[in-house]
Amino acid sequence: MTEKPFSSGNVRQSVTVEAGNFSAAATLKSGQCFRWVERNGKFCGTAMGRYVEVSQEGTALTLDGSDQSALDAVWRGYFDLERDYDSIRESVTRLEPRLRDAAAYAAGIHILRQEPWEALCSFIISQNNNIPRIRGIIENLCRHYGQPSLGSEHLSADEAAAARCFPTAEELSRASEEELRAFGCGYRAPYLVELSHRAAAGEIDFDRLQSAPIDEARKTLRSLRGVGPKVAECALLYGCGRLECFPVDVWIRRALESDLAGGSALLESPYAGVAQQYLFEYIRRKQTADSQK
DNA sequence: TACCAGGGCCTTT
DNA sequence: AAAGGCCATGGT
Repeated sequence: MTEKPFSSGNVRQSVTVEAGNFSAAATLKSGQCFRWVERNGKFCGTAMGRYVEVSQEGTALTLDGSDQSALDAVWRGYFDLERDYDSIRESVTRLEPRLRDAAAYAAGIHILRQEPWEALCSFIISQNNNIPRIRGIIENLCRHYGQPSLGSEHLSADEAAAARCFPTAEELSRASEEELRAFGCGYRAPYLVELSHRAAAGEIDFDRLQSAPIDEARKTLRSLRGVGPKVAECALLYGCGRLECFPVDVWIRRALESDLAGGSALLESPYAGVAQQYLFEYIRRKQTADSQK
């Protein structure tokens, strides 16, 4: 019943959940994901094979296109709704009091639990790249190689195409380097070709990335062409639930060299990745504020 | 060691 | 309107 396509005459299912401190907007705009677009106050996107529209009023989070069972089975995990971020914030702030403002500012941000394969590909594409372009490339790949997403049946043809699933390794492995270049991947195209072939052949154990000792997981990812330290940390943090991982880009590096977080013990925290997210939002917000002066 | 590849967004001029 | 910075990795 619940998984039937929504034909035009049907009322789509909807479910509302108390989401506490979680901010859908802050989380989905934070740069950790690339497939959510804001349309008249709702965040629309495809993840975990499903299309859903997310809206929030206060602490009430509403998912149009989901029922209770999908919420419990999929979305609570994806949005990381069960985790106690208040405790994490306290822990992080205790370790590094200078982060108090940053943590308070970005309090509603959760680390999404994205699918490992999609996260790995997404962050390979993200390297040396900007967010609008990353989003466009990923959408191209979904349009051309992905399956239709569950719950997107009521959309216009073009919207449904844009909302297709991220291609599986097998689906992506059918793309040639030239095609991937044409879709905007640039010099990252051969990385994705090689990666998708290896993944399709079962050479990469994504379950193990989530459970292995962290340095083993890092080593596994770093052994893949196109995966350096930044991409590996992003894939682990956003795709494998490894909250201790700490992606360092120029913004974070500057913060670590500045009075804001210099000499910090943050990197040793089991929640270093959450702290990184707080720091990142805070810096970017300050940057934006400064540039508007 | 230093530099470049692929490309487009963003800020500054 | 034009110019220059930015971005992460691998290869030379």
